[in-house]
Amino acid sequence: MGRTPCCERKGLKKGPWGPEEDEILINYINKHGHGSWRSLPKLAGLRRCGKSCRLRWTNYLRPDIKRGPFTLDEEKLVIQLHAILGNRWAAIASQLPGRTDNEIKNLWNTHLKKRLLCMGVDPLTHEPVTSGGPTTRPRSSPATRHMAQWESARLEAEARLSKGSLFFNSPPTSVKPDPDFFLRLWNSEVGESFRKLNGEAKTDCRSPISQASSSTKCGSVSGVTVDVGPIAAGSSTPKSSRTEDPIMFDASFSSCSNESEDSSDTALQLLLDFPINNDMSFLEDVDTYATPLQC
DNA sequence: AAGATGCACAACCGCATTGTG
DNA sequence: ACACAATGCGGTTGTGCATCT
Repeated sequence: MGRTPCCERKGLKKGPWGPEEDEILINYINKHGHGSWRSLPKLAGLRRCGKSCRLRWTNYLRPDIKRGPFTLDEEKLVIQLHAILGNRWAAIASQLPGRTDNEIKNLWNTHLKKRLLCMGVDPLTHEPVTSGGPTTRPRSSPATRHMAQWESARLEAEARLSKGSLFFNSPPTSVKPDPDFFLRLWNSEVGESFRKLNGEAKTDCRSPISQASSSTKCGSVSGVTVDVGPIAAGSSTPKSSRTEDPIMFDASFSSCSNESEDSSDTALQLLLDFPINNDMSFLEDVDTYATPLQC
């Protein structure tokens, strides 16, 4: 089907935004809200396409944007979330108040990816690089090993979810895992405890859920109400309704087959236990890993 | 001092998804 | 159910600045 372009190409300005354009856009949105992005440029008197306006607003002009370098905690969070969510930058960004998907994507591509490579971890798979990789640390360093365990847990959980989706009365064609599953998990009580990298969590890394469910199998998250409402105050952009409804894992989640229980239970255990002692000290070792040249 | 190179970040492009009539 | 518009998202590119040779 012939897809109409998002805007007429003729006469529309491209490239970097000027301060006066920014001002026009800010003033207009402050007065009227963005409404329809497509009609906004015309109404505001900008020679830009709506898409460009939306991008400029969401990535740069929004008042709740946090500018400046990422903190260590933010970087840790990005890495952990990336291990869970992969390149789903918008989902990752929704967990970091004031940060945009674009910003996080850039951070990953320019800093974190290289840093992981330097420590011998494949940034795509979060597994240790086995051969030929630029490794300066022993590959068996705790951080590396844990990364691998973590990724292993992720893959196992994903596989289980694929199986599990068959039990969700899904049509046979939609065996694809719910893409927001891990985000929901992250936003759940499980994720909450998981996020507590510092403070009291250090005394006992295992989450309350983990402790409470240590004797349960596979369905340890059954009945956990997962509130996936935006945690980040800064995520002003309304996400699609897919992630806004509270999810209750019903019993069907725990109805996976017995043979998958062992591995998936291990996976879940790893999920709940990572990161033991918050072992991402490599991030703090800025002097050692700041630049690829030092690998 | 000047050109080459690398890096960081903003912006664009095109596909996917969602909403609506 | 379908077509199409609108929007969201992730990959990629362009640009300006800093550093190197």
